[in-house]
Amino acid sequence: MIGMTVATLPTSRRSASPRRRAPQIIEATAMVFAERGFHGATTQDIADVLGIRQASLYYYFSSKEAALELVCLRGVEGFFETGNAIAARPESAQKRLSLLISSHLSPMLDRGNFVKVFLNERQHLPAESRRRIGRWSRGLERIFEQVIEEGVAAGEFRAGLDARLVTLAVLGMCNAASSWYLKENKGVPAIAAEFSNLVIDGLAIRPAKRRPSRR
Amino acid sequence: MIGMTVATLPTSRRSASPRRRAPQIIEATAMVFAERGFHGATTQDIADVLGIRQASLYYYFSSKEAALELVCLRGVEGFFETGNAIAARPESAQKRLSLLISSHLSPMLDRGNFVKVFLNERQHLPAESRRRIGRWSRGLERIFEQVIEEGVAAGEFRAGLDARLVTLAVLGMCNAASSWYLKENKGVPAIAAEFSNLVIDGLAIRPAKRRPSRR
DNA sequence: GACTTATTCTATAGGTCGATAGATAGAATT
DNA sequence: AATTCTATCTATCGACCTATAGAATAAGTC
Repeated sequence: MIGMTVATLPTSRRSASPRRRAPQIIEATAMVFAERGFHGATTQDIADVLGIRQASLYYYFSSKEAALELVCLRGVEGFFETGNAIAARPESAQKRLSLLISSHLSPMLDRGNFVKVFLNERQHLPAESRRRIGRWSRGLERIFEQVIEEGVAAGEFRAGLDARLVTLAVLGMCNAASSWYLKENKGVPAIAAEFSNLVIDGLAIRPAKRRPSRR
Repeated sequence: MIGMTVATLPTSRRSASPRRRAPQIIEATAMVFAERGFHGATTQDIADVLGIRQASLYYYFSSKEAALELVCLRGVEGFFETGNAIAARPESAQKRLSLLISSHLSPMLDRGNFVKVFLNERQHLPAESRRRIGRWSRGLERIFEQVIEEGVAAGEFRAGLDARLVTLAVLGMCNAASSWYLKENKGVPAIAAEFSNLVIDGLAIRPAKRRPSRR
């Protein structure tokens, strides 16, 4: 039931062009980890998806934990950098927050399994890499937090709101998408738009729609 | 590093009053599962927390999976019922949604580990109980969805919003709390208030605060 | 004080899983 | 044609983990 995306690729012992196997191995690993969780998945499961023997995997990674680290790395890469770039733009906090939400959701499309594994399984990384990856996570949180605080300072956002809690709310909302975006039939742009509207304007009807002017 | 909450309770072989051990065993189980995940946790880990032998646990549950089911059950119980009760109240959709958010967050206080295990580990339940528990989950989603749709119909909420996406957003936001509410030093009421404000009114400043009148 | 019940113990079977070692065979390179 | 590289195989070891069987022990009850 697992091998539906990657499927048993090589029928004979040698078929794929050389030097092109590593990406497939990590892709299959991400898929299996995403589906069963790190400890719930066996290296045999991964090998089954690829149609090779369990021991052959160790040509590509030195341990199961190392494989998890590879997957997690591809799950976070880019988030921090693009987030930083967006936060530094000379636009309103509203606009930047919308962009942050959108860019946070977009990797679900092409790297959904990697993101999912990062979010759910990073706790099982060996201590060292967990700390390293955790630093990036906290960095991203701080980006959101700062944009929100700037929005308050600029008079765009409600005064008195708890920027930390709002950050956790927004990230929780976005990250949850990794667990349902495959089942629900919604495009990433539609999700991003709905989430932005929710966060910026809320559900309640506005007495008079007014574009906020920065002061 | 695990036994910090429950800690090694009985120093001698016999100490607790009889017929009172089962709640402690399931509590310890929830704690260990919450910390390491179902497959990452061993029955030995649970026994260590309780200060008993690994095999002794099987006096309380017939299998590790059965233990997971016990924990998950206590993780969901009440959610659906209280949700239904709130949705049926004769109040505005705004008020009911706020109450739903609040009641969804409150179990974090006393049953945080159970909720966390339910959210993260229910996928590892045997097929039958997973389906049964999944039904309750979907029921709760429908409650949120319906209140939101009623809010739109009543003119309280923006027309054209995607009630399904908003539901997933709100639940994702609330459920994420299970992973950080211990580290962050925020009370449940404060979280509920901030989340309600965010969902109902959004972050942006309102031109004129007006209590919505139902029509 | 004998009996019952709740709880924990010892000992171990049986299975699974990660990982290592060394062999093998096409493909690419020279 | 010889050599090197990439990728996979076979075979297996040792560790760990769940679960069972049956004995032992203490507390409460009659």
